Amino acid sequence: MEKKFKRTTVTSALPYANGPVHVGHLAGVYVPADIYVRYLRLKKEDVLFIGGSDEHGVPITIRARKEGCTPQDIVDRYHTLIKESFEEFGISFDIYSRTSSKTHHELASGIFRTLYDKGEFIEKTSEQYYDEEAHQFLADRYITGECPHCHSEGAYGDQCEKCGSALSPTDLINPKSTISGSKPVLRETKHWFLPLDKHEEWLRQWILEDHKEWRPNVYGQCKSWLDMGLQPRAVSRDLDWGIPVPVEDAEGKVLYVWFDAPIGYISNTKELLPDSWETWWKDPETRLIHFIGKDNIVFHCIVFPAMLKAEGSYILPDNVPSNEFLNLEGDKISTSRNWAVWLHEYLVEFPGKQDVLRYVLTANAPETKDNDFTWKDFQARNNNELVAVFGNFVNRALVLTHKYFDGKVPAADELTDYDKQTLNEFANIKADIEHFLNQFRFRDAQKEAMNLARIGNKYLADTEPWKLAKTDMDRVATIMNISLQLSANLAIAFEPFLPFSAAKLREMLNIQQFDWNELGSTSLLEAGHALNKPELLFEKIEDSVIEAQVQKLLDTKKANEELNYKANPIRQTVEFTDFEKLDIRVGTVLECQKVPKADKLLQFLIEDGLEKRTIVSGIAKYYQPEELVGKQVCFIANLAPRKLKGIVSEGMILSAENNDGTLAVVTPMKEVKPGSEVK
RNA sequence: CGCGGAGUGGAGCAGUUGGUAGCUCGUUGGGCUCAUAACCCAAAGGUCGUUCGUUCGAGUCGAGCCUCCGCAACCA
Repeated sequence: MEKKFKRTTVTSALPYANGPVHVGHLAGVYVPADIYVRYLRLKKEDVLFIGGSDEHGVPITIRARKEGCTPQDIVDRYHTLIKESFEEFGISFDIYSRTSSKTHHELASGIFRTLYDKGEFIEKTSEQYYDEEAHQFLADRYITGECPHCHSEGAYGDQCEKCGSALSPTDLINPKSTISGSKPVLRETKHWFLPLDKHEEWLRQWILEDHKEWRPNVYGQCKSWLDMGLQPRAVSRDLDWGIPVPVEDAEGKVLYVWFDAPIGYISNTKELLPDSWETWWKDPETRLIHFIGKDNIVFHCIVFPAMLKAEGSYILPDNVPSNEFLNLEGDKISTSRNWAVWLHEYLVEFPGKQDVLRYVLTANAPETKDNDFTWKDFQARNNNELVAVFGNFVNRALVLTHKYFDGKVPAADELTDYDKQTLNEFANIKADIEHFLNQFRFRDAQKEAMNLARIGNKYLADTEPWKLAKTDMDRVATIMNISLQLSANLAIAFEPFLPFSAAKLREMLNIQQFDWNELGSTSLLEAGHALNKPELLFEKIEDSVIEAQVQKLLDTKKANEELNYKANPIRQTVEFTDFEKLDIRVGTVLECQKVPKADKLLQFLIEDGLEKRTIVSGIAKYYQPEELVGKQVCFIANLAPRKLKGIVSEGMILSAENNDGTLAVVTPMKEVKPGSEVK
């Protein structure tokens, strides 16, 4: 039973204003949401697309402290950056606002107060760690100490990463605040909780019975939570950044960011439509859709609906299409590790190529499981699909028309069976695309649109108008007419997916007016209609461009390794007598040559003050043989001889291994007599 | 055994209620030459993670095991 709705409110997860937006955000949320919204608008449905920055929470305050500025400075910086890059990228929000806005503070505060007055919260007092230097309570993750199980240092308040055991902050031995480094003290604090357990019954019915159509990952996760039994969830925090808890005796307490953020959807609607916002949030004939990533499922399917239900006057989401995650070149995207393709950088480095990224992210969208973004795939999809299939077909149709018919749409003559067959193939294109879009299957929908161009290329190859031009211009006219109608259909079909390119194509075809409902029509262009000059719809992306991006990521990876480098722990203590057993000497390199058929080995002849000795060492990747001749090296002189590649090595040359695995030979700072002992 | 999701030809993905395993890219061969060396056709290539089970028949249902991702801090 399909329920009928009059309008749709679409929200997309609020990006956290603690960093820029990257391809993972786009693929997971903003591109699919934007496609969906553009599609609904094309169908002339009433739709509102709400976005905004999430600007509260602990991490922003920490970042501000680190950078020596205010939290407001941080959110101003990232809000502006995110907002501008979304706009340039063509994410068509009706409003993109922020949770630090006055409207939001008032509304979130009001909803909290309403729930408070209705007795929907419970109060609990507990002891939590408090940092007396930083003057704040500490989230679990901001406390480190010694793990009570494996006794390794650096365990976090919630988990020890060494042994994997789950902890609570009070388990830690010698707890330390990661903010100030001081020893935290336990202090009593009161918080408000939303008793989710009280909502379990209706949530169970609403999700598990009434919304079986939700994606398996969404449905499954909800079911799992419900089956485990819901627990009361804190809705306040001890913090000085956020929306003050609007009740008496709540100084120093703010709304928990997860309570306030989703209300941001509503506040931003209110900011846009101060008078009619309630229609979009309270009218049962409004359909509410949340686009989110998989980490957000529980909050949008359980916590937020429970909040709305408790308030009483709001509608609940009809669907929560959630994507899985996008990885980057095989590794998890990470803001803190700078492992990402940042939108604002992409826009600068690939000017005018918004649609290429939109296309790739949709074609490879993580709709059912985690996927991987690679630059090689990005290039291949651009060159082999956008350029070779879509752009090329349009170019062929337009160039041929200009060549044979002076850029005017020729009238179709009688259609052959093959023509009819071709036209039949895309007659259902509208229904197909809509079918997929209605189910939030954007990958399939876009593929369907692409099929139009594939049909076109095949049609031209089969009918060969360039040959017929010598004998039968009437037939050529028909073929070109059909090809151009196909091109016009492409301009409509791709409008939700690739808005920039669709506009460009319409410009080439010289059509200002178009209607989504005409998709599939074979008479979009009238005979005699003048076309504009064809331009390339998409450009090839050269290897060098892709290599530069890959290099950029490799550099990042290297920088990360440097940053994360930590010397290996010191090994077990040994007695001096053990050390004395080693005979370390200085020797002068007399000869040095590569060992044949070995990549890594160099063969040395060393002057050791007694007899010369041969040593083989695996440093060929880092040193040329000639640069070592005459140099002094340290070596272990009494190591048992060993055969390497058939050569007997009498000792071991000492070198230091750098964090990237490169080797540096150890050498005395002043020249000494060969055979000198190292002590 | 915390809870969810996922594991399909070289790569990335589809596979609806169980009935001859599909698509895009890549590879190989052929065709075409209007087109951004692009387009079209054909072929090769898979014991559908693994073991066991239900069934006339399982990628599809059930059970165990292995691996990857996510949630429980931050993060789409």
